[in-house]
Amino acid sequence: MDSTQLLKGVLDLAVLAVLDERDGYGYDVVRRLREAGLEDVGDASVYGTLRRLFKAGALTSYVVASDEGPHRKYYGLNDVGRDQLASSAATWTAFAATMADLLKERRPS
Amino acid sequence: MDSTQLLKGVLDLAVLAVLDERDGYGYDVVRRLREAGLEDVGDASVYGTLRRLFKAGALTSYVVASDEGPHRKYYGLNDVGRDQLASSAATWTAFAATMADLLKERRPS
DNA sequence: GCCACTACTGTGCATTGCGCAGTAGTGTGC
DNA sequence: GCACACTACTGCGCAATGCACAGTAGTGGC
Repeated sequence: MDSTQLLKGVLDLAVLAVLDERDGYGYDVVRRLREAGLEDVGDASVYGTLRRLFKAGALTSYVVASDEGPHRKYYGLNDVGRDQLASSAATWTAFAATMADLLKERRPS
Repeated sequence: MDSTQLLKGVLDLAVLAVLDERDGYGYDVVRRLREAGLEDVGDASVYGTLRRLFKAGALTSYVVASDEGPHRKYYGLNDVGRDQLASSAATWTAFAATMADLLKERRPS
């Protein structure tokens, strides 16, 4: 299965979860997601997701200068974002449980 | 979170799992998925998925007449389908574990 | 100066789930 | 016999979203 399709609808959740730990800028979020196990996540997907979440009012944003490269656009959760994280996490957990149920019923191969 | 996006890439797996239990026709698969907890799954999505999987060579197909309505197009797994089910299930399980990990690290709200 | 690494933006595409309309067979009630 | 409901499948077009790719820029090493 192409694991990119699995991310559909879940990348938002993953990004929110990472930002809930601590604020981060795009490049940093990409690295943290990859370290967490989402190795195939594309950078453009993360930047796109951040922009989308920000536009939706779930994130705050501030720019910080950097010693080792261009400026960094940091993002952090606001109340809307935390709400979205909580409800998305609940939805995901329920969905994953349903899928686990479906899978465990199959005949042993 | 819109649970329709969560299905992306997973509906194939869910359909394969259901068909692994026992052969089924479109309408029947829709009902079984809904009973399993995927209540919002659209019928057109399932029919589309069945056609796609069949076209990809993962399913067998045979038509059976019915007493209570139109004919039924039954689908069943072949070896390719069982392989795909096994590998997709493994991918999904790993992915779900990664997500669970990501979520459990967040601060308590 | 050239290259590598960091960091972000924009464009266009592919996949896939869904709404909706349409076709068709069977049985029920009037 | 006709309208209607339920079963069952097909086709069309749309929307969401992840990604590849190209482009812009800053910093530092050689």
